[in-house]
Amino acid sequence: MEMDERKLKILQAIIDDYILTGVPVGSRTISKKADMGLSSATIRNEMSDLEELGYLDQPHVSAGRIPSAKAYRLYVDSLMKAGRIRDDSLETVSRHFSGRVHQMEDVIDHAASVISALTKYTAVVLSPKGKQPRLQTVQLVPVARDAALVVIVTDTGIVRDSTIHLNSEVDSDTLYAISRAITEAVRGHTLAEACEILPDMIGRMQENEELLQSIYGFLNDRRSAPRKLHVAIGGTSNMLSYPEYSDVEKARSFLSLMETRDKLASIIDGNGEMAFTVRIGPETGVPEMVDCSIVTATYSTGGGQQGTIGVIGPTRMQYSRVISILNMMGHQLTDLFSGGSDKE
Amino acid sequence: MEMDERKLKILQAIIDDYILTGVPVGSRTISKKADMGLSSATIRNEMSDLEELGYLDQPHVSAGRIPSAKAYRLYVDSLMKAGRIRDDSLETVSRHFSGRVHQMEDVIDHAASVISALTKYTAVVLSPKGKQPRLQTVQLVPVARDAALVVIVTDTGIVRDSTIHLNSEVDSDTLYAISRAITEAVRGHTLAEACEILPDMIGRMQENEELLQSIYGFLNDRRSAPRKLHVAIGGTSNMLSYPEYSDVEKARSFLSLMETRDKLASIIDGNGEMAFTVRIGPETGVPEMVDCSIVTATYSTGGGQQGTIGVIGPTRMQYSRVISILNMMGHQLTDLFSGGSDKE
DNA sequence: GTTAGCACTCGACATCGTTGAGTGCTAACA
DNA sequence: TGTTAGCACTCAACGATGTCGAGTGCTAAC
Repeated sequence: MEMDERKLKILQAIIDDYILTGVPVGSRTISKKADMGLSSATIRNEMSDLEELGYLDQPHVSAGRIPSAKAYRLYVDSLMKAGRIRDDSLETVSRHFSGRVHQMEDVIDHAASVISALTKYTAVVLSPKGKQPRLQTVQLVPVARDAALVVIVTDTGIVRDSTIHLNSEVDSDTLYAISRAITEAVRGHTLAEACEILPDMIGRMQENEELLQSIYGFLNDRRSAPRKLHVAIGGTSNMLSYPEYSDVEKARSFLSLMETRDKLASIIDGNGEMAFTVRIGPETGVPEMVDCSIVTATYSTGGGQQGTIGVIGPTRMQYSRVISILNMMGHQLTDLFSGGSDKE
Repeated sequence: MEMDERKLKILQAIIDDYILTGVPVGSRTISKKADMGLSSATIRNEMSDLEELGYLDQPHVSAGRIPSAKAYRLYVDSLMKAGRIRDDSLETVSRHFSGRVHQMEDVIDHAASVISALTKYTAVVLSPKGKQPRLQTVQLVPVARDAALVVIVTDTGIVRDSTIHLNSEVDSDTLYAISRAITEAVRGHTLAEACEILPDMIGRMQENEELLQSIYGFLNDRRSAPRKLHVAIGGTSNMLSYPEYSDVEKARSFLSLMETRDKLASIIDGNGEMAFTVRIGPETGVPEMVDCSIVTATYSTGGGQQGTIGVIGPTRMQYSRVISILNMMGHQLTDLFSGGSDKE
């Protein structure tokens, strides 16, 4: 048996309807809706074929059909009509981000809540990561008599800071001098390279060896423990609005997965370079998510790093809508991070 | 009618049982359990009295009784037996925090998940806040040709940073000189005071007026927009394990409240100075939380700031257990923030 | 003051028939 | 040969009905 034009059209009508209602769709519904002038009996025959081909499932014999993961795949790959976002919501988003709050974490948190509000699904946003950042400035700022803050500025615009303990008292000017020396030595290098370079330098310098050693130790630590991805989640409660999650136990296991940010990040974070990913049901590879789909997109920063934005929803997700929203938001974030002047 | 010793004992038994099971407790249950050798009929009479006194509610005529908010109040205030935490879980916690991760945000996130894991309820941890921090150092770090990072170190150990745009190119040494001058001028003052002082200083200095103006603008911004509290939440999914939330709609509204961090923070953040707060049901003042209770405790940092940790659970919460866990965790965090050497 | 006994209430649960949406099959039709 | 009308069949959802048991309140006896 072969897939033909008419079967495709019927399948599409079924998926569209099911995405909208979440209720198994029967032959009569399609016969009435799809404007091709076929009786329900004919539709029935076609649906039977579609089921045999693996595109439809039947919860029980006298219920309508629901699309299978295979059907969604087909839908996403070729059947789907491009979604249009309503202009006003787009505008709302722009306005939201035109404010002056530009701490990266805030932007990411914000993005997650905007996406979840627009889609009514659960949104996840990961902070950018990517190529090894190159050091631009290393500076010590006095914090207390025996402590200094190490500020590291990299070309990706990302700033890391942490205090280190000083064994002896060092005055502000000395700290600055040392900062300059280190900056001079490591500018343009990656953190890893800097860790190669520093020991030499420490050898050459006579004074303040102890201090230099602790800076070295600090950098070395940072190298092996890369900054944790910031994971923003929004709209987890949205999922409970869908009948798919009227079973509390199911909802609980979903939510508890949402709480383990590390795991969630690794699920969302497509290692691929794809602009868009759509994973449907079992394709997610996560047992807890067999009846979820995940759509992800990426955004990039001026520094050449990439972040991920994703939406998690039931398999009967409004794919086209979600994709256009993610698309739009990806552009927004890219603009914001690479365009804006006062970013972090 | 008066409350007497025996009524108290019976009430306590009822509350204990209800907290454990969540099922309305009947007279026979108490008659069997409470070792005072009374028949169910007698208990029944007493329960009837307790209901009249407002300590018990009856869902319907032929069901057992459940404690009212008033009963929990009494329980918490005087009936409750101090809870004991199992030694091993206490040890686990200590070990957890003895690691080297000492970014404040991480510690707070971590604390929330530990508390929720121990209590099986929802935990909320707010970052410390309190007295106006006093400036210690202001330093400009070059980031790009036309941008600098402003690092502000205060006596509370909290560091704020953000980039500002420079209209003209300024070299590193000049930035440092300006930093020293500003630091000199504002050290020991609050942010608000600094904003009074700076204009004078700007007037006196001839050069770099533009740059100084943007720093002033930056400080002024910060003053009016205080750093957002960091709000860590853990174990929201725990709530779904309790039959109280088997109603999905109820669960949804709870979770959606948990997602609005600002609101949540203002609920948790007891303006009072109390070490412990227990708010039961309606006492929370939040309509969505009429059948929740909130227990909060505080921790403090070396800098004299205070943070809040809280647990949200059903009104039939294991109060004593929660209180001892919060107590323990409060001490842990206080130690960590005021004792540790390499805190942020 | 306490208790045993008893009638009563009411949610929880299972059973059962009805309804209606939906299917598959067959025979007739274009 | 593809399409359609008709019909028997299936099955979840729903409401009515009955039973069970936990629990109460009351009364009378101890």
